[in-house]
Amino acid sequence: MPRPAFQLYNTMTRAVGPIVPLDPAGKRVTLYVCGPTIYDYAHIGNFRTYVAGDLLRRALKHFDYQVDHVMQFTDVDDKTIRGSREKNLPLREYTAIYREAFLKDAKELNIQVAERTPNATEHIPAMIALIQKLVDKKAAYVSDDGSVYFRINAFPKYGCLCHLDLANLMTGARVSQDEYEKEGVGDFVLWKKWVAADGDVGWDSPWGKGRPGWHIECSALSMEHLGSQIDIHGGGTDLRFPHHENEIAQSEAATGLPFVRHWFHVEHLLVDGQKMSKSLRNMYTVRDVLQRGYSGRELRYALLSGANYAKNLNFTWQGMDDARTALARIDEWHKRIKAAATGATAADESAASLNLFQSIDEAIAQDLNINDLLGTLFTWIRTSNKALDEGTLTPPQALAYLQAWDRLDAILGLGEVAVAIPPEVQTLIDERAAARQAKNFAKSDELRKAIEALGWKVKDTAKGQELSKS
RNA sequence: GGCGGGGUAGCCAAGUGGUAAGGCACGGCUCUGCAAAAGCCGAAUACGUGGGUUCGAUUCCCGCCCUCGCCUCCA
Repeated sequence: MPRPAFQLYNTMTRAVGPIVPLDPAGKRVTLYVCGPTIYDYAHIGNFRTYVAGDLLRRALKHFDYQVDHVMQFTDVDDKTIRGSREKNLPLREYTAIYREAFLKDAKELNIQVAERTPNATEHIPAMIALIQKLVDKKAAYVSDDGSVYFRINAFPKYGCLCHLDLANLMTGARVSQDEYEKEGVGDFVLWKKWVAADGDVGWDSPWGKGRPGWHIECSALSMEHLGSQIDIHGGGTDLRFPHHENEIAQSEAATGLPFVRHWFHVEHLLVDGQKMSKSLRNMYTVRDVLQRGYSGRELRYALLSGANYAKNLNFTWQGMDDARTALARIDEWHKRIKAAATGATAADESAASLNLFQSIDEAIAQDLNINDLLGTLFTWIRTSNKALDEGTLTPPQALAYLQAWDRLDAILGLGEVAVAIPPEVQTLIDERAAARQAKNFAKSDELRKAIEALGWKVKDTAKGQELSKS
């Protein structure tokens, strides 16, 4: 039976459609996801986007694509400059702190880091070259203040991604009143002229000392690393406008080629039904979540399963508890099925024909339908647990489930992380085993308490004691 | 004003032109020195609303209500 084609919603066309790679061999897929501005710790809303991007990346690999994935770090902008000045650190040192923090948090969430994660400031010459090209083509102009702007009138398709009718924009909404140096209100900055507040941050350019605008970064980095055209470009939904719209304009005005084939946007995370904001005190970082005693994989599960990537996801602590319980159920099953598969040399074909693999393919091929996938998983769990209870599951059948799980988890990224048992806990466990052997239950209970005090939970099963981190 | 996303049991959430996955919570049972956990089973009179099309609509069409976004800082 042929595998289904991987289909993904495309914001540009507003339809779910297959990924058709530019690669003539149809193997390599180029993926660019707009990365964070590293001026502070990223919050869980940011990470929802990156977890979704990771899901996409893993799904592509599941369908045997060779993924070439780039994510930039924005390490120069108003906020990074302000932060570094406040902390009295050179910009590079200041942003390095948050770059590392991001990577650490991403690891906590089992996010596969992109093949390349350039910092924007490592590619200033590419940005200058791109801007020069736009100036040469009269798609950009130098304003009276010495900054360079993109002229959106030079790009008739402007608004195509967001389906905006420029004549219909809400008048006066958030258009700054004082930007009279621009020809049109929609024109956006490509190169920002140095000002005193920038301190020692600045690069020489044909238009004098300054720094790149935000939008040009992604175009320049995408083109430099992946070529003039790419397959998939993604990010948070808020980037659709103006960021991605501007990327299209400046990229296509420069190259004359369609910039991106498939646009992938991730909806926002809400907390307790509300937008995250500092004033509501509901803005959590990954660290905050870990500090509350949850694990990265519990957060990953909550971010993946809370809603399809294209819908708002409401983060709650109740949701984290639900995630914890559901994950524990998966873990229990995994242990059981693994034990049951011991000794099997080959998976049972008839068990495999329960369409285990096919149901994985079908769910994920349909616009990353993660909840359908989880529904399938929990149905396997119930079915195989029942067979285990009844003693009717053979080792080769168990192996079939185990193999299906491995394949599934390559997408979910939820595999249990083995935790080393500290020696002092191991000592108590050994003592307890002896006490239990001697039917000294008073001592056994005492030792259980001692183990709990060290942060571990012990439970008694038919096969002896089982430890888990509490 | 323009454009778009939602409204499915107590909570979260898939999905389909033929009366609806899954998770959490809940109840029963099994297991168990106790505890905890786990497993199995179960219940739920769940598709915002008014029309229309249809043999049949939660699903398609029209209207309405509610809700959340975006419309030049933002994942």
